[in-house]
Amino acid sequence: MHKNIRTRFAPSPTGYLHIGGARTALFNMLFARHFGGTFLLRIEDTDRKRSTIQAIQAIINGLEWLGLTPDEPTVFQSRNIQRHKEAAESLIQSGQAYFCYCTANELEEMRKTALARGESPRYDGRWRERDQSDAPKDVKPVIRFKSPQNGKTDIFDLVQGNVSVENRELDDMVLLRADGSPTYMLSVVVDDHDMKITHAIRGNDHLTNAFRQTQLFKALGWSPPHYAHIPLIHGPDGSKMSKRHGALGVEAYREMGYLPEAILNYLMRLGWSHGDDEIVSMKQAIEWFELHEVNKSASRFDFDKLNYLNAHYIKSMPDDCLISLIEKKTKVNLVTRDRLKKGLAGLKERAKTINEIVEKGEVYLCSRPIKIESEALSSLTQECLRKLQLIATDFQSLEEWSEDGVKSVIHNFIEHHKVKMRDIALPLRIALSGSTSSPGLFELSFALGKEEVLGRISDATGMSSRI
RNA sequence: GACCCCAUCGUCUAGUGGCCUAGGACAUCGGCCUUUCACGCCGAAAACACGGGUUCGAGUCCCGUUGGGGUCGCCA
Repeated sequence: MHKNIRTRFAPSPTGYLHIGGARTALFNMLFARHFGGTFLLRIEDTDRKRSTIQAIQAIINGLEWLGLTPDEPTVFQSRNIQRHKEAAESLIQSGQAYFCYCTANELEEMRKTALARGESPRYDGRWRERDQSDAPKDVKPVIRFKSPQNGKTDIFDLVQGNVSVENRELDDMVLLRADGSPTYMLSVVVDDHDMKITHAIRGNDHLTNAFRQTQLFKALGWSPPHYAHIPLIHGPDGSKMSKRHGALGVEAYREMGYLPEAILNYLMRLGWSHGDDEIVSMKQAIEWFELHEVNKSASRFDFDKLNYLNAHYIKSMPDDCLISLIEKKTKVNLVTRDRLKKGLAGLKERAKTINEIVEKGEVYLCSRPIKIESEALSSLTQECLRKLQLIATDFQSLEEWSEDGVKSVIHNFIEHHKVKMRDIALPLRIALSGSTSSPGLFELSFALGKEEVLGRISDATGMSSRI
């Protein structure tokens, strides 16, 4: 079972790569890599009307961003349609499929009556044994699978365990539409077989599909892959994930300033764990991942934990990488880049997202005169301004501009003028950052540089005295 | 509604019959650190859905109840 493992992520390109899909892809990759197998991507685009190239691109980009790139060229299901049709034909030949001439109205009625009788809405099999000569001329038939009526179908799911259903519960599904195109149910089976997929790892919403697919595999004389239905991700309130809950495309997470490492780490811990380990790299995950250790129950999406992980990976990211990410989100020039670099250590400590770094890093990136928050401005008393002017002259005479140098200037100031740290820290912070909350004063001053510090102090004293 | 699946702190989870007076993490609350905001450190509160069995012994096995989810398309 561990030889030549082949897994696939098989999304339909009707929208972005959402967070649940990303996790499915992750688990497929983790499992394949763990056994030195192959991870594939198959775009399920048999429904041409709903598939878009934008969606295909979004899925491929999303996977690439997360580092979940397939090991072989992407398979487009629509290119295998001929094969799917042949499979349907062969089932007709072997008497395991038949033409059905029901109209949409007839089907609608069948569902209603079944529902009324307290049964599942389903096709009643009326064309199963009916003679072809009865076929109405004006109706194009679909091909339906003649599914077994007796016995039951078992699947041994690697995550969910042994699951079985009575065959009579399953109606005859459509294999080929009236227009001759194959349905998902047929395509998946044929492609999984042709691609030599050994393990179908997908969302739990496919669990009941596995029964029908297993029947189809058998009818075609093939053996089904091992199935693993991983639990779904729900919204924070336990209901189905909505956009509000984080059911966004992965590119939305990138825009919000999340790191792929954080998302991957967060996603892998949803339903899977390795003892008490919380911070897990892809390398470790590949080494440790086992399908039978995946939980059966759905989990809820939690932004707090994602934020925590993201903050962790931001802290451990090299400065150069961080700066280039910041540069993608905001304008940085030669001068501000230098300031940013000097102040980055303090910024990293605080931020939960890249966007937060950009926001907080604005103190280094903005140019004079800086904007001062009104609340901060109102705490700048005349006394504050006087102190600012005084300390400006002290800064002026500081020759070697270093963090320690700035520190000693401030400490000396406190001693000479017999004031508390707060008394000078607050006005200085406001003058330099325009806010009552900023990075540490010493590093802020140092990173800004002497000229900028003196400039901002002078701006503040000038501006305030005019009010 | 029918069928299928699931059920440990608010959340993610550890736990595979005795090591569990249930462990870790996020969030919450308190303290320390501190020039602000954070970070960090220390501490607290917080769970085996319920009811029956099986067993010397059950969070762990079985059954039922309740609750939640999924599926029931000529969508995937």
